[in-house]
Amino acid sequence: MEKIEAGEPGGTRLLAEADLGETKAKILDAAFRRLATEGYAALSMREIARDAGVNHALINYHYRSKDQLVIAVLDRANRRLLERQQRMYRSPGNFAEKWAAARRFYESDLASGFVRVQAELWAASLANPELREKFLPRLLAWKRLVHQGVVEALAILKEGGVALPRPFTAEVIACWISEFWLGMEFSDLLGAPEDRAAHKAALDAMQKLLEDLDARARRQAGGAKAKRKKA
Amino acid sequence: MEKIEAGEPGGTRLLAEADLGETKAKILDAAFRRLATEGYAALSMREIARDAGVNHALINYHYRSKDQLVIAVLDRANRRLLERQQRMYRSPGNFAEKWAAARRFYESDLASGFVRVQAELWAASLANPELREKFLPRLLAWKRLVHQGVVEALAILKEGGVALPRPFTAEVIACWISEFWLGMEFSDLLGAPEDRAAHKAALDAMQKLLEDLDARARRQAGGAKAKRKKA
DNA sequence: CTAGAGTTTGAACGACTGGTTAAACCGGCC
DNA sequence: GGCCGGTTTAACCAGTCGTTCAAACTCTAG
Repeated sequence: MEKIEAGEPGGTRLLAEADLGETKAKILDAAFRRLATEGYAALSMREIARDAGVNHALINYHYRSKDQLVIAVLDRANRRLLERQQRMYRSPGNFAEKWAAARRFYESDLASGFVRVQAELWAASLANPELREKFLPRLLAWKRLVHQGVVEALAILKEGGVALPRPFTAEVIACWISEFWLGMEFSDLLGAPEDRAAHKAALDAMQKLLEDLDARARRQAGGAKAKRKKA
Repeated sequence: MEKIEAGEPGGTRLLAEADLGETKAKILDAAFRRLATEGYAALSMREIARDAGVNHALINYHYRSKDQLVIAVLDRANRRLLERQQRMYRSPGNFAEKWAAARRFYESDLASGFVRVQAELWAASLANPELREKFLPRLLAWKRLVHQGVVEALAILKEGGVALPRPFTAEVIACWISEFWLGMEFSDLLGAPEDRAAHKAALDAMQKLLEDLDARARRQAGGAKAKRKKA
């Protein structure tokens, strides 16, 4: 019997992917694929096994149950998003550039089925408390990230003498943005062409807004430098 | 064999609910309830029948299959939303009042499980083309309604001499609003308390924005009247 | 009262579900 | 060689699934 991993035998390795074992990885990949194509409601262990080219009893050997397998898929998705988020956070770049980067990630995630898988996991979370318990924190962490970005943006505005009146707080604007993004994901999955076009325009508009903000930030930095020179 | 309804025997009756037959209605209600509590992935005809207090073979007699039953649930939801939309459209009231009414509907739909059912149907639509074919038009019609509201609001602003710069068109703003609302629904279903609070603040902010808009509209109307009196 | 359409019933069908088990297989170690 | 922990296999389990069907029932029109 394989030891049921508590922290992975590899220990402190950050990218736990590597010491997953070929079979476990194949199963996880296949589960992801089935989830992305057939959805959670039609998810079958035997079909996952077939897709992975593996005996279906192996799924119960490596993962303990169907639920645990789905949770493993979610865990991997969470790990992947966390890494990306950290990389993006550390990377330099102004607001407009980060927005553009987020858009590129989104396009690629949509094409790879990653967005679909997340949506299926979300749907499954509605009925499965254990899944929700893992899903929700990730969603909230992402929203906090958006909120933090908005706070920084408003700080720049304030420095320039512009202050948004109550009740338009950073929380409110961050909520608008993150829920918009979420709604866009769910809409795009249904795949109405008119929606896709509208989303592009909406994202472009936000891009423009952020470019203006970045220009203002540059002006302020330049002005501060000039002022310091003068003194 | 019951005739498979094409347009309902009652003919042009608008509220087709009445001539549904007691059994058919009980089944449909039960299906809705199971969808709202257990979700689409765990939807079972036998449990629906048990919930409806009816022999489970009757479901296949009255509706042709599980898929058709789910489609019937969606159809009824669509009918209900269409009626509400028409009633709201005809009703007078300024923007802020309409927004408040929409919020009240939303709260009630969330409590009744209607939002959950719509989300489950949405998830099912991802894998079931026939369902999507019925689901998507309703979503798009709702978005058009939002767009129309934004157009009217912007007209008031323009009359007051305020014009939003490109690229902030009515389409873009409508997209922001409708996708925000959608995202809010999906978030609320997961039920994080901090989210609910944030949504309230965000909705309140929009409320405030619309109240200001309505005040401006009243001022314009008053101004126009005064001008006419003067002449 | 009877004929017959429409409805309801219980039982059954075959397919498939997630999960288990014992036996076989494989590598390295003593 | 023999042993052994970890892995893979095929067969099997009990149960549920959606669907079908013939027989029983209900009600109304003739």
